[in-house]
Amino acid sequence: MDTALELFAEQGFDRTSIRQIAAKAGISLGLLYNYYPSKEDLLKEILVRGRQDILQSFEKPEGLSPYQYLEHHIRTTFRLMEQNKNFWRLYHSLRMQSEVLKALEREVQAENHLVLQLLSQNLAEAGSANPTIDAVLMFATIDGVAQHYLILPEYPLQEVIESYLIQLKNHLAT
Amino acid sequence: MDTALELFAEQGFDRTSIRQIAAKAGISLGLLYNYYPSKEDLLKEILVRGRQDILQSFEKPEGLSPYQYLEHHIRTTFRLMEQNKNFWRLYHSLRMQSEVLKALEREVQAENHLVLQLLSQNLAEAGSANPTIDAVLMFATIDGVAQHYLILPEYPLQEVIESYLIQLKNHLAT
Amino acid sequence: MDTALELFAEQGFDRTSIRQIAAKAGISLGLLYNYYPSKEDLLKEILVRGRQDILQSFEKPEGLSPYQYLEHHIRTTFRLMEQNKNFWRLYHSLRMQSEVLKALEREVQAENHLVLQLLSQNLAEAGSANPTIDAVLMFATIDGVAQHYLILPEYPLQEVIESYLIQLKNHLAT
Amino acid sequence: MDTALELFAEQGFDRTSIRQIAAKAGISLGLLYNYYPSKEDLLKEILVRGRQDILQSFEKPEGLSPYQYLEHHIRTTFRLMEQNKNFWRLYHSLRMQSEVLKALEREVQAENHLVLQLLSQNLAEAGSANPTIDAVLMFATIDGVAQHYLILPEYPLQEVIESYLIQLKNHLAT
DNA sequence: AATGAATGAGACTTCATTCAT
DNA sequence: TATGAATGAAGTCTCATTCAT
Repeated sequence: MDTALELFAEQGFDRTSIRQIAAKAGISLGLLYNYYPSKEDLLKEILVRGRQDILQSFEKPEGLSPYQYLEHHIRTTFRLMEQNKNFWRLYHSLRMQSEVLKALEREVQAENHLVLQLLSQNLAEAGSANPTIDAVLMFATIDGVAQHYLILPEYPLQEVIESYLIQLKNHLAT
Repeated sequence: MDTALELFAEQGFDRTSIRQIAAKAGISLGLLYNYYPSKEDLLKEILVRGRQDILQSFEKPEGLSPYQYLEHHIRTTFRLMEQNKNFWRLYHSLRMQSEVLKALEREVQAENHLVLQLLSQNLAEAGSANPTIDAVLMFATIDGVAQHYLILPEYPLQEVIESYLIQLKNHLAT
Repeated sequence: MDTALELFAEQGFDRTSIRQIAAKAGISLGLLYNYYPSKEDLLKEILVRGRQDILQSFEKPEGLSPYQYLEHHIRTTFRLMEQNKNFWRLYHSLRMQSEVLKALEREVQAENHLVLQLLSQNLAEAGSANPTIDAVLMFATIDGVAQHYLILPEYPLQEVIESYLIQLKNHLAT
Repeated sequence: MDTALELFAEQGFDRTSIRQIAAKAGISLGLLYNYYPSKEDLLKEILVRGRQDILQSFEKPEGLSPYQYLEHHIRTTFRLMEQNKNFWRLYHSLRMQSEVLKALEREVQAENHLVLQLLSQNLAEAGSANPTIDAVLMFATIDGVAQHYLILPEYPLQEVIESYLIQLKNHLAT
């Protein structure tokens, strides 16, 4: 499964053959099929497992101000992503092709909705004049930074995060 | 070529067969090969053609202040994207799979570099304290919004843009 | 037609496309088909034309002794072959594949029969103890030398011919 | 592999489809590709295997006179050829098309060189006045007889061989 | 007489999947 | 649990041939 994730992330789902996965994992084709009934199922399990991280980024430690919670969410998101880069690479590569991801469409939508709600609520509490749109924008910013970080070598992730947090704080203070 | 773009954007490059393209375009399989020597060449031509738009978003009308130029760039970028949604969907879907896009790697890198330069220079002139990182962040934000716009139905693009421009103006004013 | 012969000889009949022939001949595909109804027909006409040479090698000048006639035949055969190497290369490349040559099978057999008759008769007159088998052997020798000459660069054709004629004379003198 | 040889020999390499081979061999198309990575590889393996026989024809039993060794070589050559007619048919059909055989070009050249050396050396020892050219001629004769034998039905191979050996002995005695 | 765009059958090859062992 | 030989559908691409102009 880890091997599969690695190959899917590097080469893309369609360009990776089951045979390649089995070979790299050091097991036989047949054994792979004992574990996963099909290539799509394998993908699905990878996706399901990978997305469990997301829930973690929602956890709210006690005693945080709205802004602090937003900061916490952002930092957590990127920390988890750093630990699982290949998964996120795969996820982003599948995102545009509705068909492959369709199996998880509902979950993805639910999670997106949850993220937006979380963001907008905290933005509202933190004083945003237009929390809904601000949340949408914030989500997009996080996503955009994430994607650039995953694609580009030597991306100055930490600095970008810090810079963004400063902007955010200023924005909310206005 | 338009048909191919449409199908590639919807289903992904690998999941779209040459036969499908020919059928949808209403021509025969063989004729397609009269125009494009291979499937990869077809993709390449689509990409080359599509990316020509980018240059437009760099044009600088006379007499704009730095901030106005940034605003102009952002608005132009999204306007062009709205006119060519399928291309950008395709582009983003290929982005994570280095191999397919490798043919254009150099051009892409050059363009990215140019965008960053353009942004950072204008940010500097507009008063940003940290124009390099601000540019990286801005680029990511634009990209993130673009991607959400391309994926999600009924995305409030205009409102997000306006909101972002306001934030930007505030940030620069600080 | 000359272009086709050249390409067929170099690359083989099956590995040469009609398009290639038309391109190299500087005419259009359609025009080629105005002249020859199909690729096989083109081949057939090439073969028919090329084999007309053979008849020349049968001509018997007046006043030659049997040995002299054999010598004349051999020299004529190789002289004609030198003038038409590509044809003979093509011919030999098709020889093993019964299907392609089937159209001319009858003519080929007739000619072979004629050659053998000519050789055996003159060998008999020249004193051969076993003219039939000697003719078969002689035919094979001529063919073998021809083929090596056509394949190998810098083949010492003249010396081989002279050497063979000496052997032949000795053989008949025994 | 035997099936492929048979079909290649009968119809030619280019006119034989992989599907046909698989069907005749009673296996599936895919399985063929488990054994041989491509059609050309299949051909190559056939050629390599087939040409191993040649080495046998070089073996020199003890205590043979130069003439006897030549006789032995000729008889061995034809005996091996009778056991492997299809291979030799295939080989001769490919001979004129340099491209296909290019993979083995070096080996073929080396073998030809070896044969010529062997022949000329023994011819010299057996008293030939011009062993180099005699060897070239002898090689061509063997090849010519071989080819006629492979092409023509009911070829009187044994008688031709005997007749040739007699001529050879006479020639050397002169 | 001349063109070349158009066609579609068929070639080689890959690959997810099955199943006897 | 583990193997990998076996299958055949489907993919990309080539090519002889046709036909409107």
